[in-house]
Amino acid sequence: MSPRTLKKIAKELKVSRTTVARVLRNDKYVSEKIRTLVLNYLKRNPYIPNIHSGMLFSGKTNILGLVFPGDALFGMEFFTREIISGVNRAAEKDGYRLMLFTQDRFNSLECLKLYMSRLVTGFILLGIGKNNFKNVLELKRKKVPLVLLCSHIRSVSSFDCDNVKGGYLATKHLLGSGRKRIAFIHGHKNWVDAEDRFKGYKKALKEAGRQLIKEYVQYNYSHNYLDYERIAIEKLLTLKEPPDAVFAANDRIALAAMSAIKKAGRKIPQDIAVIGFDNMPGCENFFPPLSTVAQPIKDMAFTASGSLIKIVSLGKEKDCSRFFKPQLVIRQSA
Amino acid sequence: MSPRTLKKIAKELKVSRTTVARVLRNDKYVSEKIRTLVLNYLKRNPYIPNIHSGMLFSGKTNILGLVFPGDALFGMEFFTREIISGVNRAAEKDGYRLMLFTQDRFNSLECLKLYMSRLVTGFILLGIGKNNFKNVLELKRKKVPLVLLCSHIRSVSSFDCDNVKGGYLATKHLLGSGRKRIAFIHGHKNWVDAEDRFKGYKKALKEAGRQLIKEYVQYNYSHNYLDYERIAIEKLLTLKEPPDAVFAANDRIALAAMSAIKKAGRKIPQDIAVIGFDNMPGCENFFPPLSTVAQPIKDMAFTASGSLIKIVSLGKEKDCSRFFKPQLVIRQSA
DNA sequence: TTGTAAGCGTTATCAG
DNA sequence: CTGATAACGCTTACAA
Repeated sequence: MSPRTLKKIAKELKVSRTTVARVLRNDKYVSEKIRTLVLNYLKRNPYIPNIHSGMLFSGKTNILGLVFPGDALFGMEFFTREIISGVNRAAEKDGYRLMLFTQDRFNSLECLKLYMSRLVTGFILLGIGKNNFKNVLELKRKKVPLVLLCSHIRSVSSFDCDNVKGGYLATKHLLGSGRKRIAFIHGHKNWVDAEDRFKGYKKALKEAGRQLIKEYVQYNYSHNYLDYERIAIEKLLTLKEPPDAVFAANDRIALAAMSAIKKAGRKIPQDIAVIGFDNMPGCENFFPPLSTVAQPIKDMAFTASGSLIKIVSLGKEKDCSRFFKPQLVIRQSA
Repeated sequence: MSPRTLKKIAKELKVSRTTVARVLRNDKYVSEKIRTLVLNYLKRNPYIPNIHSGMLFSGKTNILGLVFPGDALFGMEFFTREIISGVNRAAEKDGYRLMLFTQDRFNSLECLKLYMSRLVTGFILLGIGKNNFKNVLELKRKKVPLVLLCSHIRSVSSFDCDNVKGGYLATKHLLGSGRKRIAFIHGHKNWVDAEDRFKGYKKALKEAGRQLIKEYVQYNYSHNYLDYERIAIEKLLTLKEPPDAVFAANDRIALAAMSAIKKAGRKIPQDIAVIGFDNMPGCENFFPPLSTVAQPIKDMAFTASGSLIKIVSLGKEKDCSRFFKPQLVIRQSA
């Protein structure tokens, strides 16, 4: 199918391209005769405008960039599909398109170029880690429209779960069911959300008059979940006084921890309770079914994209950050 | 930052835009004096060409479309991230960009429009179900460049796992460990890959001189994994002679099945062995660790995209389908 | 060695 | 009502 242009159509119909354009636009200054002539032609030969022409003329683009830094979404990769779905729903609603970028490490220069070349009108940055905050701020300083999803920086429009609250709820639940020695297993060191969950953990502990015990907080910076299992959890299990509950920074870590705990012959939740974070698909079928904290990821993605669209269409950015309510999902592991 | 154009630069430097363009292109017909003048200017004021202008001029685009129909990837949503990663690697290698489309149901007209509007140069169609084969064929008839990933249609370039072989291997393993009554739990009815896995199951059974027992094959067309668990597996467990092994069409189903089996008080693998398909992230930590069939999904995605790029850059399509070797991963559930 | 001009396919403006 | 014409920013002849 060779592309049909206004010019070609006009020539074939022996009218000017302006006239054809007018019919297309439903402009009223067209005689009925010519209108039906053109309309009939178009019915048989559909016309699809060259999109670059329009974008060149208007200087605008309706393409949103969704950026996945390689190390982003620490342990929540399984949300990718839902994030895409949420973002897409917002984009579709307002006639925007989605472009995808995955970068080994967050590349702000690349984003700037994409923006300057007028390919992309604004970005949704996914799960940006602390190590990249500076770059994001730099990008923002250069007036590139952007929002953060599943991470947050003050002064940048961020859409995240209220992780402090989530961590608080999880820990409080553990406390409420009589657990005395509650451990926390951290995620990746660049991951702010995990830090917030940890803050919530500390808050709940403090509120209950409990001391924070250093050995019960395990940092494990590896991304390999087998390592989490081997190192973080095994350290906990071999303590003189092992914990009777574990709050893992996400469900993937929780799953690995459960596996190690069972392998060590302890019962869940009798000996050690386990609670995760994310409510990952399938976790209702873990053994035992995993108690966890759900975040409304699709809604978060939808809202973040909607805000970006507002920013780019209005041309002015104001901070419209939002933190979403997490929800405790109690099953049987805690 | 207002966009810098060749014209503006030329004006500021009091040369013609052609000259600036020549310096940019490293054309040799430029005097050293002017070259350094322009180069110095560019160093301080980076120039990023308007991409639509180029695409308008060349009539070409370097944008690949990755299409997720809403119901695609039946039960393997967790691969999304890896698929994106594989596709992106291929795209990056040859300077292509990625555009993302998720559709409630596969919309071939939308794809056609995207192609005709010159936004997208070709498509990677993900996990297309049988109900959409006709639409894909139609699109192909209209000369829209496309490849299939995680699905296959004869006469369309398809990149899929050799699911027949995978099903065969899984079943053979079950047979080899002395299982007598092997059940199969199907996935979604539109999902060809599951059908192939079923073919492999039948082949292995036949080869071993076993009869296909109808009650041991459960179809469950729902997408809700709790339903799978409730209906498909419970039917199997309440049979007069329940199976001593279950081959599930994917790991999500296998996980649900394991959960139901344990809830019913049967031991895995002693009473009933379970094997899945996909080697989904985390399944090594299921209880017991899930035996399954791994497919090289990232490699598949990479290859599929590379082929699409070849097709669009060479401008001629020849069928370059490839079926990838699955790999049996034996853990403890079977 | 450098600059001018046409053209890609639109939209918008201004004459007829 | 209808049709030229310019402009968006680039590339590529072609002319100087």
